[in-house]
Amino acid sequence: MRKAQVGETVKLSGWVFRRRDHGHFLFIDLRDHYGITQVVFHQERPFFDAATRLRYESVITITGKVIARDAATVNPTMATGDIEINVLEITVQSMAEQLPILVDGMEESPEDLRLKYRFLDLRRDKLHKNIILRQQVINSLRRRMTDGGFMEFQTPILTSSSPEGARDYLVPSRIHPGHFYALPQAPQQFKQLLMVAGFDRYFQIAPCFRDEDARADRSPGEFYQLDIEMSFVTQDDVFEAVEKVVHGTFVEFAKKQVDDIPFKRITYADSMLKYGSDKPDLRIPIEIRDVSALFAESGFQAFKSAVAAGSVVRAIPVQKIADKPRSFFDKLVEFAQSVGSKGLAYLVWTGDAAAPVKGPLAKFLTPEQVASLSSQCGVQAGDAVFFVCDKKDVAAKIAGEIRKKVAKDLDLIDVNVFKFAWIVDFPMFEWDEENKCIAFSHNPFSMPQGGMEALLTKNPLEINAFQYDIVCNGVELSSGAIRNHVPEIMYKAFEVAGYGPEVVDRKFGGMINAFKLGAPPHGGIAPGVDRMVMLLADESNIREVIAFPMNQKAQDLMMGAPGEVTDKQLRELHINIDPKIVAEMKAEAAARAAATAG
RNA sequence: GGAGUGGUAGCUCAAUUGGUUAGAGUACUAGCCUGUCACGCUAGGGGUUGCGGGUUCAAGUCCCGUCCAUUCCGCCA
Repeated sequence: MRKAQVGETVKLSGWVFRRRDHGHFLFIDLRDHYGITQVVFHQERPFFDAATRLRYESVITITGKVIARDAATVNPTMATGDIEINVLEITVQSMAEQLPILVDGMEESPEDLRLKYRFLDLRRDKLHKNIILRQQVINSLRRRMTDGGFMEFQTPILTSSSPEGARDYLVPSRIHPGHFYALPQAPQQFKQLLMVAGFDRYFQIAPCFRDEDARADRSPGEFYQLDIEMSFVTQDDVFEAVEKVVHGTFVEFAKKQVDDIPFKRITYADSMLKYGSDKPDLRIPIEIRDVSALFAESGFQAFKSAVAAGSVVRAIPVQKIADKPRSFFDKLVEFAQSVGSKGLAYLVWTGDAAAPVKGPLAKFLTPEQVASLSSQCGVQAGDAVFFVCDKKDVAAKIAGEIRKKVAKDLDLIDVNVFKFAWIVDFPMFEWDEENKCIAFSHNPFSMPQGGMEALLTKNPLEINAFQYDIVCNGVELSSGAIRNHVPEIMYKAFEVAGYGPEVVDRKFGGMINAFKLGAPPHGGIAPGVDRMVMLLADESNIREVIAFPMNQKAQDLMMGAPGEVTDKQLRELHINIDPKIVAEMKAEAAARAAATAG
């Protein structure tokens, strides 16, 4: 609706967004998917009284004349602010009751209410725009993939449970008592089988189902991946293809500066050392250092003996914080302890020639050691360095947490950029402390670097995989790999992880058989669509870019899922629910009803 | 499963050290207002302070338990 239409008689439908009742006339801001238009009711119309009683969010259809507003009454903040509509006829399509949440909200409502009345929440401008953005991003991804020569496929939603990975969502079979389908955690095996079938460029906007607990960037139940697989490619080929799509999409929609391609590549080992994480936030201008060697020689007994026993010391240099009050440092020590550190030592560079550093550690270090720290950490007067000492992986993690915490508290994060990186060379295996054995650290289908020879000759814990992640602003966007398509290497890799060939045949029979009948080398990746949209919409919570998300406890409060089913349905599925469980469920339901009633 | 934070009117919040009848904005209802645009003005209705127990002359406030929400850890090949 614009100035060009002045004089026309138009019909407009929408929701009553705002109301301004002046007695002799009434303004209503009518909102639809496309925007807001001011409509005017005059007292002499027969429907005037009824119009004044329209509650917010009622749905009406009006017919009226488009009128140019006087210069004095133009509203420059509205796209339609030049005009208004003089209402001649009105139909009330739907009168709204009092609203549980406000649609015209600067105010945030409690999330459980927003989820229960999601259709109202989705009327709010911000969420409405997020969902539109989501659709545009998906469209753009799809177009870029198709233009890049990829074919879109559908793969089954009802499939078999896979032994590795997250918990499955199971669906009982009616025809086969005691047997279950599983919803796919990802179309992993199907896309690999499509490569074996000779389709060499696969993609799918694929729903993935994992029964795991939620996080701010992890919606429980289902999420979507831009699932990609390619045949006859190297890791670099995959990077090139994916970078083009991800970079192009981010440049198209981002309001921030996007890293140029090719994206930076960081080895897993380097990332753990410098950033204390395998999904580093590269916006933070702090790099962690290893100073174990220096403390092995120092007079600080606690660190010295720990290093002798195999621990490491990690240094976190922070610039220009010498003037922070003592409480700042105390709070950081407290934070370190809350994330599992035994303590947090630190040194502050004073700029005083006689006593260049102060802090709990100062008296244990020689001037030479202090000088060495200065150069290793790149610090000068006014800066400080924090020290964490623990076993390698623990120290890395704690140092990483402190790096993030300091950056947040000191406001060191540039919020106007998207910093991308590939994390490469993930270890193929890791030591499983709980079960005291060697286990796959990521995907068992990844090709070990060095192939069969590496598996036969190297320490398994030193073998890397052709396994990679793409990370943006500290968010893991996706993970992928060049796959292991050689049956002998597959059997060997599983053997290293403690599984005999019969396990491979039983659990992955479909795929291993396929690999015995002519399989191309192949690899792929699967960037998380929800997370990309979350970053592009500048939201810190993934539920803000999902139309109908579940809550943290994996419930759909609007639809009432999960819910009970009838005894007949259970009988058909050969499911017997333990009476004890039923009693517990009923008690819980009663408690919940009591709580809700109150 | 564990830790932190929170729960007061439909919604957003306030209520001093434990002390009068738990207040305000908004929404809702009624009335007034000829140009507003988050219109304005007047009045009214609306509360098991999440639930249960305890301490006290007195509890929204303190203590214990419990439920709910959220964030984080565990988990997420």
